[in-house]
Amino acid sequence: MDLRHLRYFLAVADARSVTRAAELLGIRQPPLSQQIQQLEREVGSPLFNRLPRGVALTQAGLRLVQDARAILAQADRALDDARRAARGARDHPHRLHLLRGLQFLRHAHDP
Amino acid sequence: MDLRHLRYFLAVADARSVTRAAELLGIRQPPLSQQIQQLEREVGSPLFNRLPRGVALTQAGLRLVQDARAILAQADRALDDARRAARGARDHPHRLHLLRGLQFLRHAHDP
DNA sequence: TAGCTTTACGTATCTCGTAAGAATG
DNA sequence: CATTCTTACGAGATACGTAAAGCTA
Repeated sequence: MDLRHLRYFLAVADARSVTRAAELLGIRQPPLSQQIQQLEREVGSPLFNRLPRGVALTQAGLRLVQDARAILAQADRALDDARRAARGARDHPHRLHLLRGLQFLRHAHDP
Repeated sequence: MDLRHLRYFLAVADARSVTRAAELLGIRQPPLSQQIQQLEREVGSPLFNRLPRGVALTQAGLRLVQDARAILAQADRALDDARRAARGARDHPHRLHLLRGLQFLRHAHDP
């Protein structure tokens, strides 16, 4: 499982249709269907029930929707946090920013 | 960014060495180094400082370690939760298990 | 020089697109 | 028979392995 599986899964869950989700994602239905099947194999049971018109979440899928949203949100936040930490480290190396004019004390390995 | 990047990143962070991390992961150093560089490009700044003997986390890397562990743990938990939900749904469909003998009321699309 | 990491490039794996098949109302 | 999902298979993208180069004490 990787983040793409979760993104695709949420798209299908939101659209309640592999076809419409594929359009929104900018890919074709068959590859999307395959990715969903891969995820279902990894979970060990279906995430959707296939209906005559679209798909509907199973109990397992319903549960995964919650976690998938949290994971993707956390992944986005992680990147932001890392970027912020990098800016912070540049602006205030080793929290010595309180001692203006002493930046030459920075470790050589921590720019 | 996908989960593999985070797994590789944590391996390097724990080993404080691309070489040792690659051995533990069962891959070679160059591909691992490339994956780390990809992640650093996506973050927009280095996650490690390259030392004569191994690598050391930057502030950005230090921050990402925390989030990466949380994300991977949450991903594992998500799979377990989904599997548990599937078992629960099989054993107790639609929480009607309290009404023994009424399983024929199940929706046709939710086995 | 020794011990790392990085670059360059070929190979294998995986995702995606296209076309045809299957199922349901 | 129309709509949707699935299967089959070839093409393109991506990760990996090997070999050689760079870097720093």
